Amino acid sequence: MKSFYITTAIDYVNGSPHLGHAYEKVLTDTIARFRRQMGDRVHFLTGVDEHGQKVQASAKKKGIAPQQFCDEVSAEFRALLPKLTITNDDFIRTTEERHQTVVRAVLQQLFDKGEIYQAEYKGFYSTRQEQFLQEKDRLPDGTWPELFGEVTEIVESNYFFKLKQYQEWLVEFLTTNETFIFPAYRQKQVLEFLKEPLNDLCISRPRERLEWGIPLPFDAGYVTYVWFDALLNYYSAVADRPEIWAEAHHVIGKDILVPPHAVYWPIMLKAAGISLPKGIIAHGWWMTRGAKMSKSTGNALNPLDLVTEFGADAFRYFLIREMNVGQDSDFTREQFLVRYNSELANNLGNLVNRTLNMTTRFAGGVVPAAEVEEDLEKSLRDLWTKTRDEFLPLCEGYQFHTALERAMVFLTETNAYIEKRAPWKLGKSTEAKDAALLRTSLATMAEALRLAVAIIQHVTPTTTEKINAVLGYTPGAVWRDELNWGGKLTGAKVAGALVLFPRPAPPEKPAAPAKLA
RNA sequence: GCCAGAGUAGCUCAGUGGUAGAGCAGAGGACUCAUAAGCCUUUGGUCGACGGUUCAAUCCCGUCCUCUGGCACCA
Repeated sequence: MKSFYITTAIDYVNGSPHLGHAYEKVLTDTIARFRRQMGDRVHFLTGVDEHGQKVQASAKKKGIAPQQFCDEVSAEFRALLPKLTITNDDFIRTTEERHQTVVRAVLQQLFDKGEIYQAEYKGFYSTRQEQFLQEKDRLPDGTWPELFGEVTEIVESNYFFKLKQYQEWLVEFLTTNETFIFPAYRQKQVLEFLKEPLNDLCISRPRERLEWGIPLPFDAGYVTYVWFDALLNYYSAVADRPEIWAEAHHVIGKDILVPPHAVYWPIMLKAAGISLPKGIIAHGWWMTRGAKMSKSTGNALNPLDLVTEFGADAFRYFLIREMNVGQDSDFTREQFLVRYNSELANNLGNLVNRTLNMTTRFAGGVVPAAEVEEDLEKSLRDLWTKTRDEFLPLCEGYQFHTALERAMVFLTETNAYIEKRAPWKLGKSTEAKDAALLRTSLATMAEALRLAVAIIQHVTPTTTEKINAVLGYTPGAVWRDELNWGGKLTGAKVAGALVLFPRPAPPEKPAAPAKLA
């Protein structure tokens, strides 16, 4: 059995979970579930980044210890996972000993090999903001903005990682591994970026300025600065299981692709003699009318409320159906409702209900065997074969939105098949031939439904489970064997009516506008 | 500024060297198993602008306009 290791980026605990976090979890979970179904032995890691200046400052502001602050916020992130039916196998926190041990070991090893050196940095420092400033921070007249307070030029000693000397190697690597980064145009951007010379990477902060971090193993006067701490989580979580690490894939937001994941990370691993991940998937952002969604921009809509209102599956379905992985998409309640109503409620939900009703009414609630195959049955069956054959490669290429669209086409055609067969008319006939057609039509619609929900299972796991339950069906252990058209439901006792995706109450009509004076 | 990508029906997008398609939304109809759902039919577009190549361009080339993304080292 092939291993497949997949990670999300770790979330920084200086803030609460929002749609971006939720999307990344759902996307990664969709991939993880799909790979499991395909027979891989999946290991799925997510977690939180708990060190750094901002966490230290936030804790101080609340008057609590940094660890306590991390415990509280991490719990929030952790609580998000079951709400979204995320099937992670592990959850890592960068404050955990298992992580710190690996970070120290890697740093020590690189230090011993001469990959890390100490040097001085001279720059303009803001004591109020506790950070060095850049030339671009200056106002046009050369002074510093008020928020930085007093700015002085100081010299500070730090440790640096020899990033620059691996630049050529990285270019060579990316040139020969064209599918390392998905989507492909992101990989081109990285190569563009690498046309400019790299500088070495500062990896430390003096203890006086930053306490809350992993002390450098070779100099207790410093702590590890962000990247050598955060990025290593992917490795530290499975450091003792090389067969898992060998199949690593990282799902990240496009904002942390260049330079951290596409440049620092491969070079860090190369220098440490650790094998590289198999791939990096950089997804886009959810926008609201063209603006990035985040709390700071004050978008009032909280998309996570939709999980409470419509359930995790509907939310997951929308995210995966609407977003072309890598690109940005708009998120609006209106758009969500369009997908929910037309695809989940009307197309799928209603098909479930009418199938259950007709089976109950015309066959005593037991799915009959198909007895004949005429053109109508054959073309639906052919469409299924085509749908399935296209679906799997689409998912393997992360084209989940298109894959779901194909599933919808199949459901639409199943609804059309029912209209053409019109079992309610066959039920009134006394002809033996019509009775056979009736049984065939009931068997056909049930089988089509079973197949359709099997194929979208990685996106809507709970819905698939519920529909299998009302169909009186227990799927076999091997998912791919479930995708063959056959009489698997023959004899199954179905449940009565079930409304899976109730139509939401129509929005309140806004009161007639007051007459303008 | 430089480098990518995109501009196609109201909306979201697909597509091809021979004068354009889907889904949703809109309109009409027949039906009734069903969540006022489903099915059938149907109204919408000088395919960003201007040139060029070609018998022929939305699709190839050039220029321009607009939009999006990337352009590090933030110690």
